[in-house]
Amino acid sequence: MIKNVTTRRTRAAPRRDQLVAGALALFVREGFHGVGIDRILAEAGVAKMTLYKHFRSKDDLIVAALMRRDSDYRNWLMREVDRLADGPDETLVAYVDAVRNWCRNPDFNGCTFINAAAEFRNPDHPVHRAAAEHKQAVFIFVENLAKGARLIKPKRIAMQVRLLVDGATVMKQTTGSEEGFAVARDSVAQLVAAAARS
Amino acid sequence: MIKNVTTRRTRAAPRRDQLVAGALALFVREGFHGVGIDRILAEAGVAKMTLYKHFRSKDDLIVAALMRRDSDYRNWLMREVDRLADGPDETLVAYVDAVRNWCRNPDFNGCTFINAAAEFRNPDHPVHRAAAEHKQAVFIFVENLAKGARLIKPKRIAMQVRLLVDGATVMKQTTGSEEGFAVARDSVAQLVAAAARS
DNA sequence: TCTAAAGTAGACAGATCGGTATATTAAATT
DNA sequence: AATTTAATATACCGATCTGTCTACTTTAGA
Repeated sequence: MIKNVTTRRTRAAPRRDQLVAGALALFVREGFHGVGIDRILAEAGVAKMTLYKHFRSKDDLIVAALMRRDSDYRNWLMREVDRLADGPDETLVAYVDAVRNWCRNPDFNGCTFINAAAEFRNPDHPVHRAAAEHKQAVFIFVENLAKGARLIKPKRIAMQVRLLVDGATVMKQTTGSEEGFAVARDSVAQLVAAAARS
Repeated sequence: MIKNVTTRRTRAAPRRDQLVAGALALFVREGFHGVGIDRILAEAGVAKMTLYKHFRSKDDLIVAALMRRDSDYRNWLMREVDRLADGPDETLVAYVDAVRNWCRNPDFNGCTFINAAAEFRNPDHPVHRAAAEHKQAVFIFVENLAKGARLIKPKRIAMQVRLLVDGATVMKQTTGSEEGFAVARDSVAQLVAAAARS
């Protein structure tokens, strides 16, 4: 492996990142219970003991993978909304468009966090909690978009938008149809157009 | 075990029903991969060979359990909407209310079919397909409610209602919050009130 | 009452699961 | 160059997984 000054890190552990990245890719594709530790190790090209030196258990690794997913996704989302919207009035529709494009990816496998909550149903389980925290963070992001557009009742608008988008995501995952996103986009545009502004 | 004339059936296989019912209860509670065959057999009080005489594999049993769930749920839903709505104009709101009450059940564990699609991500898998068929059937049910209310663009209204309800269901499952249902209910009521009629 | 079907119990197979122990090698620090 | 740290390969553990096989018992119908 070529040592590169720009990618060298002083305090971080590169193997750990490898592990999390490889695990995340597999979890997204095939689920959390559906992929075993040995497959993760093969995917990441890392020894088993390295895993258990960085994580206490597979569940810990899953939580780390979800935290990375949350970070990657929300950063991508912020940039994408910024890119697609021409001004603060268009950000909510841009949000729907961003997620719609995201779901059009051929290797889309549903919202990873909805899937995580489905596989780990106990609300007290760390994995389930990580999923809940992600959903909450996305909600706040959307709420801030509504506030940025100076809509009154931004929380309510944000909730409507989130429900429509998650509903469309679930429809896309279960039935494969993208009609949900078309309707969600129109509905959000109407909501924004009809909403009073401060 | 007491033999009861009223529960005796001539052509059906009672053990099979026992099996499906017990398996379904466990699947709903703890997921499909999360519960093994031995636990199902213990729950249903049935021998292992009986299972494999009625089903070729665990996946087959899962599909049978989902079909039963689909039937039970949609029958319950029809009766409940009928019970809650005073007329055809109120059926869509009654639908939201019915699902809201359903989700308030303390042992609510998310939509079983969303969970199934999450655990079996391959769209060609029989379990995933069963989930897709259920979602489609529910959509048609809601679409017929919209038609019964003589709303124009019933398909579009039905889609909006379905997105809101599935979104609220997901929010309830992941974060535990019921705010989604409150907003969904209001939104559906507004949609119906604002919609033109034929 | 006799027979054929259905169900039971339990052992067993082969695979995979998450996780641990050990002994060796590579890499980084001083 | 010496030492300490990190990562490696590999064998292994007990548990659990789905599914099969056999031998015995119950049940139902003619």
